[in-house]
Formats: sequence, C-alpha cells, structure tokens
Amino acid sequence: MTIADVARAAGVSKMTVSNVTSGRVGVRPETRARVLAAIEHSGYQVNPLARALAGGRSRLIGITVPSLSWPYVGEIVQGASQAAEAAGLDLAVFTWPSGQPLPDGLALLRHLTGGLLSILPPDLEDESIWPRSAPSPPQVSVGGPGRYQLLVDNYGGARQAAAYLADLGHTRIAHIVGATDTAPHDAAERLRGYRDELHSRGLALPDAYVSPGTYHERSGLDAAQALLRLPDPPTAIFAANDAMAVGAVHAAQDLGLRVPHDLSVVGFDDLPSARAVRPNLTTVRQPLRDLGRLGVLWLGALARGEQPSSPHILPTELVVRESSGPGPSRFKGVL
Amino acid sequence: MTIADVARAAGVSKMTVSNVTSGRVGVRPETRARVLAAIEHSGYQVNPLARALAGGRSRLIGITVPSLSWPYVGEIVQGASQAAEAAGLDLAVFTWPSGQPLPDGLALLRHLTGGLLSILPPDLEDESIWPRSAPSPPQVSVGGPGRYQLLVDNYGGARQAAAYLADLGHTRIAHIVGATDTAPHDAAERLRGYRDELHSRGLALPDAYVSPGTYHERSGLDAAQALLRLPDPPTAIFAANDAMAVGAVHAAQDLGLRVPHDLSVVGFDDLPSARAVRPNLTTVRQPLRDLGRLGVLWLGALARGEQPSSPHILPTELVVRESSGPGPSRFKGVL
DNA sequence: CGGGTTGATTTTACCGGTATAATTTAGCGG
DNA sequence: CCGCTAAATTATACCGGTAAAATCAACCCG
Repeated sequence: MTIADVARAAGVSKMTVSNVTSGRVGVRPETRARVLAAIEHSGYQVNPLARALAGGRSRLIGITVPSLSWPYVGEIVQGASQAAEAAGLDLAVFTWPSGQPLPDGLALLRHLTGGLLSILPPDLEDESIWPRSAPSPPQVSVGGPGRYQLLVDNYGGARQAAAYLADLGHTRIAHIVGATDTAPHDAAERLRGYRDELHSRGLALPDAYVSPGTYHERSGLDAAQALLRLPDPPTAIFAANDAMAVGAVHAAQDLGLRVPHDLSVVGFDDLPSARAVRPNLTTVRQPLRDLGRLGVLWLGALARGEQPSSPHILPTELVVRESSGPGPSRFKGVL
Repeated sequence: MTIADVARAAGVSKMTVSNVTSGRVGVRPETRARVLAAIEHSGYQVNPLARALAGGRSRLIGITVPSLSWPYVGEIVQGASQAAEAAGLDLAVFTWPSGQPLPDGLALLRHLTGGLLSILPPDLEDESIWPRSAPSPPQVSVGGPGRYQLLVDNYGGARQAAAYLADLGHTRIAHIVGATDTAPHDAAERLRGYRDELHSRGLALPDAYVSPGTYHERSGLDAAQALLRLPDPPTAIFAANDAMAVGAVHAAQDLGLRVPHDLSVVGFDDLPSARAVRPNLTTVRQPLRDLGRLGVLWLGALARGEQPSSPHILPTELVVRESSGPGPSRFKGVL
C-alpha cells in the first residue's frame, strides 16, 4: 500500500494524494473526497520514513535519558510527554547511559529532524561521543552541558534547605552529598549551596559533616549512620536527594531516634514518593515536569527559528512536611 | 554529507561505499581502506532513514508503555534495554496511554521494521486503535492481548501469597484489588487466585474483605483503613501491588497497630522500593526485567522466522521479608 | 473573443540509501 | 598469450514520499 496505489485508485496523481494527506490547501473538495475515500478503502497509511527523508522534517522528537528506573527521570519524561502531546509531536525515548558511546538509535534521531532533548547528557559537546559535523537537529540539554541548557537552581535550593534548618535553630547541620559521577554538576552545586549558607551564618562545618553518597537510599542510610555515631552528631541532615533522605530517616530510627524530634531530615527532588513515606519528607522541590515541558517548548521554538535565552535556570521551592522540626537549641531557649 | 560525497572522495561508486558501511564481503582490503579513510575524513554517517526505506529493515525496535512514571514499567524497560544492547539492537520507548489512540510515532515504528514490544497494550487486536492491513512488524505483547504474549503467573502468585498467609495461621485475610482499568487482566487474576486459595482451605471470605484500589499508595491506605475498622478486622492483608501494600502498612501504623505483630501485609511486584521501606515488604516477586529481556529475545526470534510458543507464562516467587508474621490464631494455639 | 490571472493538478527531479543485474578486472590453466 | 571463471566494482532502478516548476482549466475583463 503506497501513495501510488491510492493515486491510481482515486484516479489522481501521487502529488494530489500527498497534498491531501499533508493537509495542504488547494485541493478541490470533490477531489479531496475521492482521495479520502480511496485511502479509507485501501487502509493506506503514509510512511513517515519516506516523508521525513523527502521532506526534510518530522514530527518526531527524541529524548535521551541515562536510565529509566530512576524516578527522577520518569518525571521529566512525563512532563515532556504531555507537552509533546499538546504540541502534536511524537516523543521517542532513548536510554543513553552516561559515559556510554552514542547508541545507533540516536543516529536515527539525528536524521529525524524534529529535535533532541537530552536529560543529563554524558556530554553533548564531546566529539568522541557525539561525532562532529553530523547533521544537528535542534538540541536542548537538561541538567547538562550544551548550547541550550535548562537547569535547576541547585545552589539556591541547597541554600534554602540549609537556611531553613538554621532558622529552625539547628547549628549542627550535616550534608549527604550526591553521586559525583552521574550528575556531577548537581551534586557539586548542592554541596556548594549548603556550604555557603552555613558559612554566611558563621556556623561550624567540620569535615566529618559532609558525607559522600550515591543518590541511593542505602547510601543515605550508611552515611547517616556514620554521621549519627559521631561524638558530636548533627541534629539535622540535608540529603542531596529524597532517596538518601529516606535512608537517613531509617538510620535515625534504627538508632532509636525520632524524626523530626531528635533529628530533622530534609531531602531534594520532591518526587511523589516523598509524600508516600512516613514521616512525609520535607524537601526541596525541583520542577521536574516543567523541565520536560519547557524542553519540548524550546525544541518547538528552535524549529521555528527562535532562540531561547540559554541557560535558563528554574527556581526550586522548599516544601515543609513532617521530617523536620525545631533544633534543640531553640527548645532550650524556650524552656 | 551523503554517500555520494564519500564515493566521490574515495573515487569509487556509491555502491562500494554502501558495501563497506554495511559490512558486506567482497570488497578488496585496499579499496575498503580508501573508503574508510574518506568516511573518517568527511565525518560521514549513514542515514538510517534512507537505509530503512531502501533496505526494508532496521535495527531499531520499539517498545510502547502506558506511562513512564510507573516504576513497574521502568523495570521492564530496563530489562528490555539490556537485552537490546546485548543483541546490538536499538530501543526506542514510546508512551501509549491505555485507551488512547495510536500515537503517530508508532506509525514510524511500524515502518521501521525491527519489531514492536508492547507493555500492557490497550489492545493490539482492536482495529479501531491499531488500523488493520497495516504493515506489521513482529509484535510481542507483555501482560496484554496479542498474537505473541508474555505473561506473569498472576493467579499463581496470588495463591502463593494467600497460601503463605494461611499457613502462618491467619484466617481473616483481606485483599486490596488492583486497578481494573489500566491492567484489568492482572488485577482480576490476582483476585481470582486469592479467592480460590482461601476457598480451597475453607476459609471465610466476607465481601467486605475484598476492597477496591487503584494501585496507588493512597488507595491502599484508604482501603486498609476501612478494612481495619471493620467489626471483625482482618489480621492479614494481601495487596495487589507493593505501593498499596505500603499504604496498608501506613494505615495500620496510623491506627496504632504494629506490622507484622498485629497485621501482616503482603504486596505484589517486588520493586526495588519494597526493600527501601520499613518494615521491608514481604511480596510476590514478578520477574519484570526478565519480561523485558524475553520480549526482546522473542522479537529477535520472530525476525529470524522462528515462532515462540505463545502465551508464555513466567512464574512468580514469594519473597518473605519483615512485613508478615504468624497469625493470632497460631499464637493462641501455642499459648 | 483573446490575453491575463488564479486555482487545481500533474510532471519532473530528488531525498539517501540498497538490490539486482551488468560490467570490468584479476587470476589461472593450457 | 588466449579463453574462461571468479571476484570486485559499477550502472540502473527503485524504496515511498515531497518540492518546485510546469501544465491545464476556468474565469474575468477590456
């Protein structure tokens, strides 16, 4: 079933059929009806491959993600998905594990000229990964390097968290750092924000209060356990993501501490699970769905020849729930 | 940069370049080297679109999923992803919300003849959704209808769970049913397994013990709350998935009950989060990654002309952790 | 009633590859 | 050194569409 078959059946030229299927104007209603009937009757469907090859464009956009079992990523994709649907675009998701070479599937995307949205890309600039002089569809990078980048205010968010805990009266605030391999930028910025905020308030910051993690729940548990066994343990822990914050809560509970009474815990992300956990997690909300949504919008703008101002940094928002409370010093003052 | 440019630069015909890039034999090493040099020098990359259009095949396979923020789905995709990589295939993920019409992106896939793996497809057979007489790439369905289906033994898994709880001495075992819209088959089968097992043991099964849910944590919480407030509350709850089981645990804790001492809870899925929750969840493990892996393997087999025996039903496995314990009747017997 | 428009439709060429058949080249025995 | 065969290479056609230019028809007006 090709366009030629339909044309023959309808008694018109291929081009007229093409004009009908592409919704172009300048086809007599009567002719259009005949073509439509022939299409209906034959069950014909345009071949998007041929269309993209000949037409030089396509309604398919690609999105690359480091992993799909990371809920964080799912949220972004969900946002992108909705925006794509609203814009009448199709979204194909490709996993591109960080550090890996470019999968061949991406070669397809590069020729499918709808555009490419990369979540935490290994490195969009690195020529050893992404061959140079390749035809480049519009590309937008989320949380990584690139010509057009969409970022979250990790630094500001971390300061918000630290400031919030300090305002509650906590003076011994520890931090569990995120993974420095998969998303080096984010982890480093959150650490910097935390450091700067404590510093600006003249709070002590022993080296032992900065504990490395991997973004996984287990690493948060281990790190918190070590922190809480310190001779001078923290009364609040700011974890670089929600999963590690949950781990920290569990570590505290294992040691017989109550959250938030004995230990305040603040996370980062505000994934849906932050609300499905006991106690509900106080956390720094990242606008993940907006990230995906904006990415698709930018792709659309780029296709129209517009140039979004890059980088664009989205603000975070502190969401106070049940895992955080007044610090011990504040209590003492009240009593 | 097209194949013609490379051919000109290397002083050979397009066809020779094609033979080199496709790894076909019958090219003199010396010629091959010259072509390779020209490719290297120009940064040429084959256009997979043109190749698929002309050659009638492709190494790209598609996978459709109802949603990407469902962790359940992420696991399957992860499995498929690994298998695809191992097989040298590229995997593109398309979201196809249940009940929705077929996204255009799938039209692309249908012409990119690598094959299609559908997770919980709305209905692969329904012609109003998936137009008939379309060129059909090999299609495998996971957990849904279709010519080649890969299923999990939901019925058996539910019986395992119910049997386990009964063996522990529980006699009042309730069930929180899964969503009947998104994955009607799974929810119904789990309910049936639960029913049959209790029945075969002559255990009472009041209507009130079967409570509807939506697979979300919140619905599990609500359902469990209602169950526990019954005049004759259950001592064990089998939830149709892990999220609702977590909700049930929370409901119990809210009412001052201890899990597993006062209430045993068993889930279904064994997602990574089942281990990151307190108490660790006893649950029926679904081989989700295997499902994805097998799906890709089947696609490969179909491409080679082999015919996997369908449907194939994968067994489940009961994973006992901390959320379940002996029933009260057993205790009484011992005392 | 002929020339100028406008609108609908078709013709021709091409997108960037591959299949197949035809052609050239190389190798070999006699 | 010739004829024959196998290997390497190339010419041609085609995959299924679209772009742009060309054609055709109908209409308007002086």
